Amino acid sequence: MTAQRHDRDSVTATALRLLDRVGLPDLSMRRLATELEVQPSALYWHFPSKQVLLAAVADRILASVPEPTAGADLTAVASAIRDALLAYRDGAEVVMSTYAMRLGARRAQDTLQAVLGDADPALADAVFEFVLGHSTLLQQRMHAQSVGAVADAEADPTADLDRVFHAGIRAFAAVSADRPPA
Amino acid sequence: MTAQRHDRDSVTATALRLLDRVGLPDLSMRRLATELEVQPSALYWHFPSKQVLLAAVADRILASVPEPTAGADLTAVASAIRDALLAYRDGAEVVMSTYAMRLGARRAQDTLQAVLGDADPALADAVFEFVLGHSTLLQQRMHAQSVGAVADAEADPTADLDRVFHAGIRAFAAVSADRPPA
DNA sequence: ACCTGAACACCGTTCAAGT
DNA sequence: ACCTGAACACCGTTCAAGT
Repeated sequence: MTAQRHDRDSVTATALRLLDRVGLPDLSMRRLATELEVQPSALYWHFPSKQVLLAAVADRILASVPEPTAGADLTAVASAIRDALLAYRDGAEVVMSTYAMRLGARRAQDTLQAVLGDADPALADAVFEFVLGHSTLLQQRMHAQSVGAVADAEADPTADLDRVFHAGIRAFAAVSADRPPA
Repeated sequence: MTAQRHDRDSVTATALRLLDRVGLPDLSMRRLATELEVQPSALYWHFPSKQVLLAAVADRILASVPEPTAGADLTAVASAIRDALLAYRDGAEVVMSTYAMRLGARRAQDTLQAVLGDADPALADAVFEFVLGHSTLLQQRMHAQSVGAVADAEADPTADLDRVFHAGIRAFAAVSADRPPA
């Protein structure tokens, strides 16, 4: 009768679903607790703080990024990372805010490193930072637009944003291609 | 006797100083009000919401970015933007969070556009997104490190981060250089 | 092992009313 | 024009205690 018990994984999964439904500003410990039919304090048995909980959520968001393999190309990997970030509402911001204690982010960066071969390791980090910045900004704009608080009234900014993404990736791809042949 | 009156500009200036002192998580309307020796509700005469106040702060942060001029080079402009973002604690995150209703960000992007000449306009946006993402991540890590919650214990990550920044800028510079000659 | 109950020290925002 | 006072509906986190 007294609502089922939870563990780290189930709490994280529920948090991710709630994030996608209500967005990061409304993802509070109290609301998550309500969702789990539990008192807010119960969450602190599973996680020491909200920030650590969010880090676990960030890991899940990046879980769909493929393992490091030498076969793929930069555009594919960068797109996979972007898709993972955009798959959940405010996903990029969550990953960004917990990036310092990166767990899942490490894997994404390793995959980028692998695809860049023997290019400067700093380049893989730069690509990741670009994708993360781009995705965060994109979701920021999506949210502002839904609230109706945008300065310029572009009809469909999505197409432009896709061009920006590919312009960035093309730049990184071009530089990385310089090395192997040389 | 009853503490001097304020206007939009003085409130914004105080908010920026407070941001630099205590960081974004502790920059509350109530704390800012205390700083101004005023009731919290007084702030809402000057700004309709905290978000709009932060947008004004973001504008100030980017104010030091030079006006669009054809003479400069990409590295200089990108560095100026990064320096502006890093000049105040959590500056990059503030700019990022109010980017959707960009006012100050527009100028920074125009300056990038100018320096990139006739290159694809999407490239200027890509550079801006890279610099913003990079700077946010850098400040994030600085904060996490000061709290002592970092996964890896690098001695001095600053040098590495500078290499990442320049690796990114080099990629964009290389691609932009392709166009004019062709 | 996992949760409740109650408390502590906070938030952003609104609105009538004051000067 | 600019601010006070009081309220509303929230926050994250701690900690003793329960089962």
